[in-house]
Amino acid sequence: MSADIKSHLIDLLTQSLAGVAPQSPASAIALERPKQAAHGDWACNIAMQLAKPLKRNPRELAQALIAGLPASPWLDRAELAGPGFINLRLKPAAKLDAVRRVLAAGTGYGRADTGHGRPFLVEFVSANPTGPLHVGHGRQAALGDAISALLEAQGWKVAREFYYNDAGAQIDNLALSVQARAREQRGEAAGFPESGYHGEYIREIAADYLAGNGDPDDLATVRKFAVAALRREQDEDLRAFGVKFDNYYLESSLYADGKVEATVTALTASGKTYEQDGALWLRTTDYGDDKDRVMRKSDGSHTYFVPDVAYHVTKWQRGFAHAVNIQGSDHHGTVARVRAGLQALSAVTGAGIPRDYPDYVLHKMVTVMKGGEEVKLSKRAGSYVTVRDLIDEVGRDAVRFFLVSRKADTEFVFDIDLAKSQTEDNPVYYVQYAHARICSVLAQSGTDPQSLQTAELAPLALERELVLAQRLGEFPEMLAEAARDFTPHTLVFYLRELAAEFHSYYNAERVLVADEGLKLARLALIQAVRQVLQNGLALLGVRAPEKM
RNA sequence: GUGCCCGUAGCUCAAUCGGAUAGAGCACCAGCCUUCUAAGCUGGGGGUUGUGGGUUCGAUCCCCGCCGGGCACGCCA
Repeated sequence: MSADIKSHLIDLLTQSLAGVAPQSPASAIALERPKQAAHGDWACNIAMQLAKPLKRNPRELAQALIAGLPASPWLDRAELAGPGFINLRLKPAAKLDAVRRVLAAGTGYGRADTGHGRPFLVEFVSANPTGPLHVGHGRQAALGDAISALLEAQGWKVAREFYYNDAGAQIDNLALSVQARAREQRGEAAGFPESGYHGEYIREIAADYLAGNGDPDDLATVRKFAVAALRREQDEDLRAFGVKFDNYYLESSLYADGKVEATVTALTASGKTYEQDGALWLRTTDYGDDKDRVMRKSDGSHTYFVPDVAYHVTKWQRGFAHAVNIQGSDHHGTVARVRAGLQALSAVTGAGIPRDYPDYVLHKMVTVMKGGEEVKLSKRAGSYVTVRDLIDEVGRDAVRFFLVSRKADTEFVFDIDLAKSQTEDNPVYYVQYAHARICSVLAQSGTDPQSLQTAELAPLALERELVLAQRLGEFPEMLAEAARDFTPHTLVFYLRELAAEFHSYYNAERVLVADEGLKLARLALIQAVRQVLQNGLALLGVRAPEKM
């Protein structure tokens, strides 16, 4: 018998189809969970899909498929419905089997090995070291870390990487801004740079620099000091957020290693470049870009596009055949450019980089609301709301949970009042509370959770219990989907659903009843629920408290 | 102007790669604590899925037009 129910049912239908219509075109039999309970536990639309090629009436075909189903210990009955749906109903034992699987696998429940340990690079945040992290970075951090965890749970060897653009003009800007503040603090007249950074943090860095006897006139040292200070600050933001990177890749290192120059050379060799107006261009339009791009400006320096390509080449060269970048959608213009650059290089070097390498998750902007009004400023950063502001106001768990709770490509409204007043309504507490409640019951039962693995589950006969068990069974497939599509919000919705079904059950029934057999069965069930809540929250980087 | 993305309940969002009567939460109304944590539960009202066509057994989903919003269109990053 198949390990899980769904593939077991597909086996049954496949066998039936082979008997009913041996000449039928090979088409995948798909099962789906009907929205309505009246439509059974699983539904199949294969009869409607095959009706046309087989030139048969869909209802008649469905009826024949039902009649041809082999006997099964898990399938209760199959029935014809609507225009040709086959609705399948399971026996209770089939649903309860998920409880046993959860308890047997423990923290490993939901994990799969589709990745087979192959490397997967996830690049996210990648903020310039010019200021504290803003809410957009927060969304990236939450998304990137959750996506990384999901991929790890599918058996990929994930590397979380942060790319620092520490070599461009914006760093010069930073250095000049700090220098100007330092001179001010010394009482010297100092013109503040036109496009400088105005945040309070610039003043703090300048003061620290002076306190260490730094010389404001030594711009190179100011720059080094400022970049180091901001990298340290961003690291602290990330630590407060519970996000840890495996690697920090510095744009400046691409120049130091000669990788930028090597990329220009290779691209020139590809024959896809040309000189015009004193600049060197790459014919990215050959690879689907809107217009050709300048690689080397007429003043001899490179555009940011070149180190970008060089950086992505290193991803491939470092053995990451799979890579995904999490970025704000305001950078979507770079997608075509980077891919075009990689294709041009791949063509000349024979690297064989796929056309759609790397993958991208582009997320929309976050607006922060408070008191019914948009919040745009933070005290320290001046011009934007920082991740730290948010964490300080509503707590790390809530921020992480909220920021991954929506599809990446929708604009996000983060309502601080809602997230805060949330002692009652906060969805993260709702899920955590379910976990804490279960822990409390288990503790009071005095039962060793390990012993529940062998508990007899047959006493579980209530509809609410079967619903819960079935929901537990959906966890692995849901995770596989979320990882494949890079959509952690699917997991968030699942956890809310599971928590809701548990709270409802908890409110309606007592777990610690006199009947010993029933009590053990119910303990096994809620322990399984607890385990799945814990596993799911862990993937989101959210705590699963035992007490609240 | 061109390209990409978005448009679903009063608000914030889902919708199983085209499925059956489009679902949650918040807000609103009415109930539930001598019983394992009320940060909880139960019930109720609420929709022409922006709009007009097309494709088919069937469309929130796919195609075309229009309306509205966001972002990007530099020898900036």
